[in-house]
Amino acid sequence: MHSLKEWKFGLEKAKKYGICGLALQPADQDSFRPAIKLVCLALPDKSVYISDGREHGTDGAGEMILLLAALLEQRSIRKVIYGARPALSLIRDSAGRKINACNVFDLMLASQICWSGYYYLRPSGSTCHPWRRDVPDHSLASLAERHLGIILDGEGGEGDGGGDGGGGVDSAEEDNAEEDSAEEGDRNGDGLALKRASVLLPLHNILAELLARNGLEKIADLEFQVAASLAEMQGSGIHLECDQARGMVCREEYEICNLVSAMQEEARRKGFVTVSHDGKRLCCYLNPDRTEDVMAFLRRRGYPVSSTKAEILKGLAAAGCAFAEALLRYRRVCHQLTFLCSWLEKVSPVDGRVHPHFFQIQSSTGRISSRNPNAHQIPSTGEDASAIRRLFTPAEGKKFVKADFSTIELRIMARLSGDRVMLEAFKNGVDLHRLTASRISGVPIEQVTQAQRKAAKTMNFLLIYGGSARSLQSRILSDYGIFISSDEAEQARENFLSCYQGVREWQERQLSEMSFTVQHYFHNCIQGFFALPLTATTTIMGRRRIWPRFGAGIRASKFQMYNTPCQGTGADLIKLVMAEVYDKISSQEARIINSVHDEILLEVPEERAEEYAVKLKEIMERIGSELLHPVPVKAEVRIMKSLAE
DNA sequence: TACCAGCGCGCG
DNA sequence: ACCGCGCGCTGGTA
Repeated sequence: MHSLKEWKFGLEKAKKYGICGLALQPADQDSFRPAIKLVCLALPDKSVYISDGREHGTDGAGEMILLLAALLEQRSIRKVIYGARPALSLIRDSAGRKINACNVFDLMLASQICWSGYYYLRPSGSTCHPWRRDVPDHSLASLAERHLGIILDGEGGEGDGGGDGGGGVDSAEEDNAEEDSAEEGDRNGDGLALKRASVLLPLHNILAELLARNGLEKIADLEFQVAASLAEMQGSGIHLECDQARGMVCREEYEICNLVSAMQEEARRKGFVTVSHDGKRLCCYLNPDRTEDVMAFLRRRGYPVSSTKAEILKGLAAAGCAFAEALLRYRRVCHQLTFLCSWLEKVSPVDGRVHPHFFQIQSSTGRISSRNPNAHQIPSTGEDASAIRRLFTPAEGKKFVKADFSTIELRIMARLSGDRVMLEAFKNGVDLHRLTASRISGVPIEQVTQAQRKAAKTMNFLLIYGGSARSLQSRILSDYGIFISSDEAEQARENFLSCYQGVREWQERQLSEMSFTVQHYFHNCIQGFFALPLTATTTIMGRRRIWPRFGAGIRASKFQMYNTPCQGTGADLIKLVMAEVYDKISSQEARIINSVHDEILLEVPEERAEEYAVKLKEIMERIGSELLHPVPVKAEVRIMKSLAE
């Protein structure tokens, strides 16, 4: 353990070198106030300074925190961290102010970027699916072992609390999960912390080189910046009207009971009995959650169904089947109930808000994902969606500012393919759904009906996924209840592609990319740097998704080749916006609350909502139009009193 | 008991 | 032969 004075000396050296490794260990979570138990500073001369994060200087409280905050904000020193997001949250919470971190290099993110989309196939016992997918592990222990040949934890010490501790649960993205272990002997804990800190800089050299060789530096810099806004989102949380939510839960439980007994009563009346697959166990109730039961009952009623999807049940309900209707209602209400419960049980006792976890590059395309609860699936299109959205409200004296990109994936497609028709349309501000409808049906653009526009919208999105005529048909049926014949669907698809020739050609190019390989660099401690030929896709910003090749097999599907650049560029864009928003408009009072792929939600002081709304819109349209130039990008922004507005 | 696959559903 | 994600339920298996 070093004194504050020695630590300051370490900082001086960091300034001289222009780089340092930084590792934090939080104190027990029990205390309401955040605290840093241990802080390690690693330098290129292999020295490591280790100190207590709660260290106070002679002149007052929390001097160590002030030093850390200043270090993060010092542009001339690169901070190498494993897991920047939890570190940033910790320092921000401890310091009680926004941190404008810069020149941070996150080893975890760097590693994920280099391996994005990659997986191994491992044989599994089952005959049905003989291969299991394994994604590479990005824990610090794995990185150290893979690139340096150093075993960080594992056997080392005497058997403590077993596998639960330091070794096992090093799941890369779980906040601080790995830190909770080394409590026991301070001696032991310090030793591990020291070891972890000492691998940071050697790993940095390798991963920085790997990023450079693969042309991923731009993406990496973006991701490093985004970490701060993700920390903010997670720290801010979302406010939920708990009392009202609980009221809804009660009403829904009651309704579910009624629905279930009604369905079971009907099944009983019709003499339905559940039989287990071996024909032995009998049950007198129909379990509506059991696909097998439902299917058997519907078949007995004379409906030869192949599945119990909502799409099919809707058809039956329309034909007068009360059971199908009840089941549909049951499923919707159940879903809402579990949704509400999952949010209610995660209300934080500290601030009464829900803090969903966000995962920065969990998705192989580069999109953010969310869990516990999933902040990306707050109902929006369903019938009772607004009843639920009303429960999400800003804090006292605040307002929501919500902005989303309009038809962003189509604009990205226009930019990627350079399709002349699409480019012209967007430049002239033409509604592309209308245009598609007019081109397909042959009517002038101003005579397109609302129904035609809707169908065209479905078609446009389907195009992004490379969908077939069959999928177009079922999508239009399930979205709008409109039935079109397969001939009509095929015709529409053909018209569509001949209308946007550039897109067709782009898709053909993407298809040929599948068999064309690029050299992608890897690194391990045995072979050093080495390249392998792989199929890959690239976004406009240069984000790369790679597919492994086993023998001559090409694992990517053509749909993935079409979709990944679109979705990935969308991810690039929203991340650029998040970084800019964090930089330019967020503060302790105005915070990013949520981000759903093409949408940003802020919670801001009521009296300044208008001003923030203008700023947010400006940022989104400016950054979007820059990235997709010459395609202009539009954003729609609104100020809301709840998510239902 | 824990994990895993399949289904069905929500979001984009 | 439709992209990407997470979640709850069911039922089979190590």
